[in-house]
Amino acid sequence: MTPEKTVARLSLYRRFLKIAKEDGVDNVYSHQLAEMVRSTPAQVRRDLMILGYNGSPQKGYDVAELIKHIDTFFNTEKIIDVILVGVGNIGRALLSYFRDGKSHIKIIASFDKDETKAGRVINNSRCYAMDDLKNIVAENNVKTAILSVPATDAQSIADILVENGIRGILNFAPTRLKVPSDVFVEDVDITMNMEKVIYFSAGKKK
Amino acid sequence: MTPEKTVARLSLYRRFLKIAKEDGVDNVYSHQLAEMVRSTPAQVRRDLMILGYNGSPQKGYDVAELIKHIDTFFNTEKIIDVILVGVGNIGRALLSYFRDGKSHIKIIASFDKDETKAGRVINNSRCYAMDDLKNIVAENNVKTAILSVPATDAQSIADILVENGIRGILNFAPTRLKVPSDVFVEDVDITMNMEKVIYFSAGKKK
DNA sequence: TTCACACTGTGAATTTTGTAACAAAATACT
DNA sequence: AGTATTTTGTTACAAAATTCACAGTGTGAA
Ligand SMILES: NC(=O)c1ccc[n+]([C@@H]2O[C@H](COP(=O)([O-])OP(=O)(O)OC[C@H]3O[C@@H](n4cnc5c(N)ncnc54)[C@H](O)[C@@H]3O)[C@@H](O)[C@H]2O)c1
Ligand SMILES: NC(=O)c1ccc[n+]([C@@H]2O[C@H](COP(=O)([O-])OP(=O)(O)OC[C@H]3O[C@@H](n4cnc5c(N)ncnc54)[C@H](O)[C@@H]3O)[C@@H](O)[C@H]2O)c1
Repeated sequence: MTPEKTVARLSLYRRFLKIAKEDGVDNVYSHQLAEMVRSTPAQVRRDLMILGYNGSPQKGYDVAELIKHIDTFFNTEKIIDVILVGVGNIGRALLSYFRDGKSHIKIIASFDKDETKAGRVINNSRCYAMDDLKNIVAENNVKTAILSVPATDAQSIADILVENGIRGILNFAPTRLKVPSDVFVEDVDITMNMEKVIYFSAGKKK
Repeated sequence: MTPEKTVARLSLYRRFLKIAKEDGVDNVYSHQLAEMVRSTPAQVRRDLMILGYNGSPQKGYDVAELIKHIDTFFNTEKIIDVILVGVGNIGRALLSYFRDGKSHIKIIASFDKDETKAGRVINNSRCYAMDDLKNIVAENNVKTAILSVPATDAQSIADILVENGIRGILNFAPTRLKVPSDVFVEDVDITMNMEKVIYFSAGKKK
């Protein structure tokens, strides 16, 4: 399987390739792409190897073609439907973030235990009661969820998600979820990120 | 210098140690800590080595003592002052997130170019006009910033931050900032995180 | 037609990260 | 006291990720 790091970088490459394409750039060299994402040419070429798409020594990589290959790799020619559970501060921010149609990721429904939220449309996405989760996930064959409930509730909600067929979770709660090995969890841990910044910027230890 | 991964894990260990302490746990073994953070005992012991604090073979690690050593490592016995630029959707969520005094990270001021926000107190943190940034950063000797402005403005604001003595930036904009080598940038790239989830959960490729 | 050039793709070398193994230490039991 | 047990700290080993370095290639200038 492709290493996580490579997958992450491929996602980055594509973002910058799309910007370049908008700007009318037709082809890029590995060193240009490296410059864009603050990496190295060797790293870029190594990563692109796994796409099975070859650039040419003369023209570098065809931007449109490369984007297409990354799309294929991610299997995102089609829109990916996602649900979000926990329409609080961060949940609402995320709804707004993914609202712009630019992305191929679409939050088709959100859920909250707060009955006053359920039924309302928040940031273009209808908020449902937790009881509706089962049906909506099943009907839309949703496989991916964003989890933004308080840490105390994260595990129990994760259990419900898994039970209903969710296979991938983007988790914002500062907890380490326990899930079956065939479910992928990606933690977004902002406190940890912040502490890294503080550590590495203080004194800038070598 | 301590590897990034280790620093990240030390932050995690501390979080769970604090929870354990709250629960009245006095000492932990490496395998218990590993269980909490979903890691391995060997990894835990290896990480803790760099703290220069030794557990005992019989009692494992003293929870309070270990927390203290991690605090020392992070140099966070004292409160760390941080500023935030860009009081939009995600900015407000972050203000709320760090608002609870539990953390040793404190957002002492936020900034926005929007004049209607400047002057108001949002989530316990006063929002200032950009013009005030220079003085507030200098007066409080702030070294760390959270950047949550639109991608189009991120680089120019980063330049201002660096100019005013900021040495570490937690960046939420989907851009790769160009900063001097003695400034540390940590990117929080949610689209990328989401794409990782989608990739690794789809079909669960091996 | 040949040459010089600038770049790719990829094995090999290097560096980084994680895992396993085990001697040494502390306790409890006999 | 001596022995069995448990867990640590550290070293040795393995795996993964990154970087190096260079042969191979199409292009255009001479
Ligand atoms: N706010 C941030 O910037 C931020 C940053 C990083 C991580 N987080 C984490 O994200 C999570 C949410 O943070 P927040 O600031 O949005 O909190 P919040 O309190 O504003 O929102 C939580 C939401 O989840 C809902 N909820 C609670 N229990 C639920 C349950 N069992 N089922 C369904 N919905 C439930 C609540 O009704 C509320 O709407 C927390 O775990 C927090 O630690 C937040
Ligand atoms: N909303 C999310 O959940 C989310 C998630 C990930 C990343 N992001 C990124 O975070 C950034 C902010 O997102 P958002 O959703 O909060 O956007 P937003 O538009 O709600 O907020 C942006 C804020 O920045 C302020 N601002 C704009 N230009 C500025 C400048 N030059 N100087 C000072 N302040 C300025 C605006 O007045 C506004 O208050 C964006 O780069 C976005 O891509 C957002």
